[in-house]
Amino acid sequence: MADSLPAPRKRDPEGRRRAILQAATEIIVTQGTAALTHRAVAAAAGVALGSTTQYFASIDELREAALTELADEIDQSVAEMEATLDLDRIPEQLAKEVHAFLCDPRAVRADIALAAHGTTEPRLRELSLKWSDRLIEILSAHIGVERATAVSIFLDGAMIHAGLHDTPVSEAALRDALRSLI
Amino acid sequence: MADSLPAPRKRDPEGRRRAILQAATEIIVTQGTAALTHRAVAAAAGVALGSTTQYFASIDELREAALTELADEIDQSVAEMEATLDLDRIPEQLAKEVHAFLCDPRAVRADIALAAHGTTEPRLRELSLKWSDRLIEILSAHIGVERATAVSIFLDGAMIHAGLHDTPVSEAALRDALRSLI
DNA sequence: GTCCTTGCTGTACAAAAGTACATGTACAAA
DNA sequence: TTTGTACATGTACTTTTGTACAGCAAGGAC
Repeated sequence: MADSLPAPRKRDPEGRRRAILQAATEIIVTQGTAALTHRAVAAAAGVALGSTTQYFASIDELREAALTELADEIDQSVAEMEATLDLDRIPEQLAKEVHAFLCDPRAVRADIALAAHGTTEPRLRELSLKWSDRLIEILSAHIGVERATAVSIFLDGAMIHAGLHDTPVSEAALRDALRSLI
Repeated sequence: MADSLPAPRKRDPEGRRRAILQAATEIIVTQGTAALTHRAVAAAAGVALGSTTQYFASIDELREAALTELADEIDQSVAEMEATLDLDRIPEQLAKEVHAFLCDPRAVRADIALAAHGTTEPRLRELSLKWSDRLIEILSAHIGVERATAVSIFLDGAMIHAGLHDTPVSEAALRDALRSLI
């Protein structure tokens, strides 16, 4: 009768909050937003049910926070790509970076989930547009805004394609298409 | 005390089934699948709650039927496009047809909803791929499978773009991009 | 050590949604 | 007209989910 209640783990508010957020993103990405429930998140994060409501007032808030997190992840990938972008070989470099991105199911599914929510919930549109707007901004200085937009659209399509196929488009095909568009 | 129960309307099983299905597609397209409940469908279709369960054994079955319906609608648009396709002016014609398609929010949102479900539920992938596979099949006879695939990917991207912006890409931009890719 | 604040837990209650079903009605066949 | 079947309706029950909350534990202040 030592433990009437299971011993709570170490205190770590920030880490716990992130664990919950991380679990929520994982559920959204693997099972879709419909499966995002407090209980599912708690189980995935390995925390008590109450903890999920403690850090996020409502399920909508949690969902939005998770989508924001996913958008930030993608945006950061694009930002890192910007740093290493060789302006003399944009199509080749872009093809390489994007292909690597497409091979990451989490990233691809996150992007599609964001698009789906952006269409039905206008308030979340900015999240979905974050990385593509950034990409267009980066590229338009070098290839003009029209071509940059075309590239961005093509890459969005490549996301969809990757999400619906077992293997994404090849890097070579990506390169050819980007060369054509630029 | 004539009507202990409100008079049921005329009998019309097929029409009623279609009304329910139509209401379900409308909800999916405008509010997302999360909002698809028996009660919401019944209200939108103007039928009693019980009717929704009578024609579709479970909510999952209804959801799947609605997604299938949406996929068929899109696929039919592509099929019609095929009939009027002028092989000498593929980019121009395609740009025109696609632009018209992109101006239809229902179609665009349906496509995105299908993609979202296709990524998380493998069983529904074929629905999402229906129209793009058909398009690739049509085009590859004339421009080769690689370019046809590139075009299909670009158009998928144009869907996402349209879903996240108030106005889709211009027909001119569409035409330029398609000319480049073909 | 004692206290005390904050974090963490499980449980309990309320709301929402899925589903079953008894009842009543229209339509057609007899 | 009568009657039987298939259809339509609303209600009731069950399950799932959201949310509130009372109590316990941990780690620092003193």
